[in-house]
Amino acid sequence: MSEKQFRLYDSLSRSVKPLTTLEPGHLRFYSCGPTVYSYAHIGNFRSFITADLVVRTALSLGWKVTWVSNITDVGHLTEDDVADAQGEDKMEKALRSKEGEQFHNVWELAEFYEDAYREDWKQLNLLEPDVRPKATQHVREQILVAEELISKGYAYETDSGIYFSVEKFAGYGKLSGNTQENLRKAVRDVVLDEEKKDQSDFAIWKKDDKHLMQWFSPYGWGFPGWHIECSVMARAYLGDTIDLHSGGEDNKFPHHECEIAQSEALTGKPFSNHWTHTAFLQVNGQKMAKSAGNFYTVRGLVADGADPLAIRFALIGGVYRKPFNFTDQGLSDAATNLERFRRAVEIALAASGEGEDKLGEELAGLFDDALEAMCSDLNTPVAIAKALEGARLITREGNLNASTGLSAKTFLERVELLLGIIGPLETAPEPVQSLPAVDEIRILGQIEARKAAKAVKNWGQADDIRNVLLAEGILLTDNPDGTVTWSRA
RNA sequence: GGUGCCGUGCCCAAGUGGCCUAAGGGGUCGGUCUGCAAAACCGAUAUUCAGCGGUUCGAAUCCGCUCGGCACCUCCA
Repeated sequence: MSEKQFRLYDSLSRSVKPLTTLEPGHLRFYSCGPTVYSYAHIGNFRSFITADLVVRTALSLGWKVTWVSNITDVGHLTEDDVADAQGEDKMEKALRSKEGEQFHNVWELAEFYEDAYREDWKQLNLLEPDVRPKATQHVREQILVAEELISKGYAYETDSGIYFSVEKFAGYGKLSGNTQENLRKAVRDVVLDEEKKDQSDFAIWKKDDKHLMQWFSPYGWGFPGWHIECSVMARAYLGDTIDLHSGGEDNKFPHHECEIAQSEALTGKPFSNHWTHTAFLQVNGQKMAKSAGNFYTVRGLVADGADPLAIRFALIGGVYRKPFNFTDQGLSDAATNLERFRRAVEIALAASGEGEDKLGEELAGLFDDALEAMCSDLNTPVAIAKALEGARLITREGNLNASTGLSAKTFLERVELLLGIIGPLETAPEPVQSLPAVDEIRILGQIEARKAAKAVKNWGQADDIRNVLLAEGILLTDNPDGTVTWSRA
């Protein structure tokens, strides 16, 4: 089973190819994280979950993984921009928003949204990266790289900053498919900078002594350019050449294109051997945007009663490489399926008694199919289908003996490691939510009253009791063995 | 204007040359169980893959055109 090949689409070669590692069995992986100027939305999380699924698949194959996922806590913002009501700067908007009023400065704002991001990350059951570096912790290295790129002739200084000279790097455009010629022809209102040798050149360092976040460099006060942080942090933790780099499709150009240029110009070695990009998410058939009122965040959906795991489940209902439509219907479909896994977990944990293992072989086969699907360019829908088939086998069997139960538990644990849609097995049956307290004594009393009514075949009264409790959110269930249990509806 | 992606049943969504007389989920309909429900389980639900041409012994899968949707095209992830 460990002989499987992990095939993954590579944006650079534009083909599905085996994910290879420089060191056998050890994946060194860098995934682009968010800029913490606001709450990450579920579209952001779709690409983070792709990274998480790559790691889960690798771990399921028995690989060792070193996963680095950055947090960008440097924004492009100047005091002038803040004062300008027409400004487009995201940090500025965040500071001026209702939520932004609580912050004294951008540092606090960045810290706040970083915490929120980590919480959402946990809620959606993503694994923890081995390292979560922050851009502001690596400014010194970024300055050193800028100096080295200048000395190697790839970068030059102007009055406004340090720029990377695109024409010096022959491979510029190999990821995005943009030729330098096309980039120049692009009919777009670009801010013209007469000092740049070529309008396609991009900033490594910006000189700005008014910036809300600034550092001192050989070029005076300023802040690092947009792309340099990832090049620097990937190299710091993973070496000159990494196995895989991922991000959202919007990262492909210019961000990743520029990373490649900087890193490869610096080291003379390939930056990443494999690139993967997650397609955009739509919400209820529309582009997600704050102006459209469909800007979904994890915490927003949870506040509306969504189960975080159901959000995750819904987000991986389509393959990562195709645009995906997140719908309210899809979310409730996912919640329904989630319940099926939770029932299977309850059954597996309740197993006891003598007997032969009835399901072990079949479940092992299904898990193998699910892993195979994930190894085929992260085919989550097929993997989920196989996992659901296994859950059905378990629930169909009903009462499991101890050895069958062990097989069931093993299956569910492996599915959880691979897909993360079940949650920790011990706590899975009870979704964590703050619900109003209930008067359990009263409910038990009503159950007894209904039992008495049923005993004299007063079905009307029995149904009334059940309906009244249901209206309060309490669901009564008549079990096959005659007992009655209640749960949250 | 350039570059790339997509269009599969009522809804979501796999499959990308023959095992497709198209997975899986939701929904709907029928059944088992139940006093009736709920849950679970069983069964049914696309001769067809946006449209039109073409290539091929064979196409949802390749090519062309048309229609529709999406993303990126610079210093703002």
